[in-house]
Amino acid sequence: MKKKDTRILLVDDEPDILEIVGYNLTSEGYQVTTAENGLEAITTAKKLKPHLIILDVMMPEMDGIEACAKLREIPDLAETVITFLTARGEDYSQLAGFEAGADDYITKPVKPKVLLSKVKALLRRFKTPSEDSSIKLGNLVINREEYKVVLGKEEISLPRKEFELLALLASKPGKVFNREDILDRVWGNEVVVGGRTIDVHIRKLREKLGNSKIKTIKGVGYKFVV
Amino acid sequence: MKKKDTRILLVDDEPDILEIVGYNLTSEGYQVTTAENGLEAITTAKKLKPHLIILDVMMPEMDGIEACAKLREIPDLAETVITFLTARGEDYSQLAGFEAGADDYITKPVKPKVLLSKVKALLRRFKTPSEDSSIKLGNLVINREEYKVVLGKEEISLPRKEFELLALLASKPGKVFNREDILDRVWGNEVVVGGRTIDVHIRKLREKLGNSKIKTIKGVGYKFVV
DNA sequence: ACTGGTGTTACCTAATTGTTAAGGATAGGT
DNA sequence: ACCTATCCTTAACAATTAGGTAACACCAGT
Repeated sequence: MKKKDTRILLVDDEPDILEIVGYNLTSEGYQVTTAENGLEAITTAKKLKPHLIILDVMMPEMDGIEACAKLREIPDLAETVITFLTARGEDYSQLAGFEAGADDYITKPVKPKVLLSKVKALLRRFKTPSEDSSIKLGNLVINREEYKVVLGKEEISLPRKEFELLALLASKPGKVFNREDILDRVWGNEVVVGGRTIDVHIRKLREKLGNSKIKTIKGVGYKFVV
Repeated sequence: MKKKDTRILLVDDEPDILEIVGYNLTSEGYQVTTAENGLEAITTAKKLKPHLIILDVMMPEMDGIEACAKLREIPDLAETVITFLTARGEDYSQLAGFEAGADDYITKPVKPKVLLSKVKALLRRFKTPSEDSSIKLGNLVINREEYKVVLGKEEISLPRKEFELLALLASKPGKVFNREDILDRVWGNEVVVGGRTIDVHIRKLREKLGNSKIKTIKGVGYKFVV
């Protein structure tokens, strides 16, 4: 999942913390929503269905532990990762936290680097482990997890861009992808490359897969055919 | 054996830990006895003859390592499973622990779910005479319990990091692990090491295993191949 | 034949990975 | 407490490869 599609709910009663942590996460590209106490956190979480909730332990209204327990009872949030913010020294709040269903904790004061790497790690660790990542199309098998392509009985190893390009086209056989789409999704929407770049990669793919697999629709784009 | 007939001795100097871990185990149906230091643990163990001993590493009077060594000398406890509680990060306490005769270790902070499943696994594993948790891949056998690797008929001893790295890659042969993942899972997600560190370890592994086992996917990561 | 879009080729550069050696850190033994 | 062997990490440099570009050829429709 891309960062910009990752929703994080940040809960703390200190505006300062909200701002600084929120800033860090936002500037990394995450979608950050904030709440100032446990109650607010719960109502917001129900609507937002965040992927990650960062929860301060010490809060008025409803503390983090209690909020966590309640959050864990919401079916929609079963997949959500919850982590606490605890001041160093509140040692055993950690234990109580895990008891309440938290997945990790972060100690204050928060160092941006640690925070970000922890957030990244959490999101990755708890990401759904079982995505069947292989696509089968006729005599062609594309396996993203192993980063390999099998054509008939032959195993073909593709460089990164070629692999991504093929994976994109093959993700919806028959559909025509225009150049803009392709650039967005393989190169990323900030990269600017010359006009012939896609063609070159298409050519390399055809060279390796045989040139019946990818068809050009002039003036429109390319499509994968079976 | 039924749970209610399974005796667990829990040793830690922190009453909080005793209480929370004890609570978890008790409510699962185990018979839990507690002790607050190594000396007490030994005298209690002699009488109780527990099936499992959970031992904190850091304790006054007699630390976990020492206590473990002494416990191992008691004939009546030959069948007893001993596991350590260690804070994450006390890296080598693990090794020292195994040296002293421990069967496993659990890292603090303890998540109830992890604890229970680990306890269950330990009791199961050691009841039936040592079914090992080793991975076999072609002519390569990786045995985490004994921390050793056998290639063909030759036994190879790998240092810690190399072993962990190999174990990770081999845990899902074919799957490509990117550098970030590897760093997270072998080095821990807060450790920062230079950019060439992984390569160097990969190189050492290739040197020892032959360089057909580990394949580089440039721009993506490494994978183990059979 | 002209034109706009696409195919092809060879080459260049930047990014990534491989290699080696050296120094600090650690564990284990004496 | 000291010594030694081993392990981990780093730094500097080499090797490799992917990705991009430019220049030009091609091809269909007008």
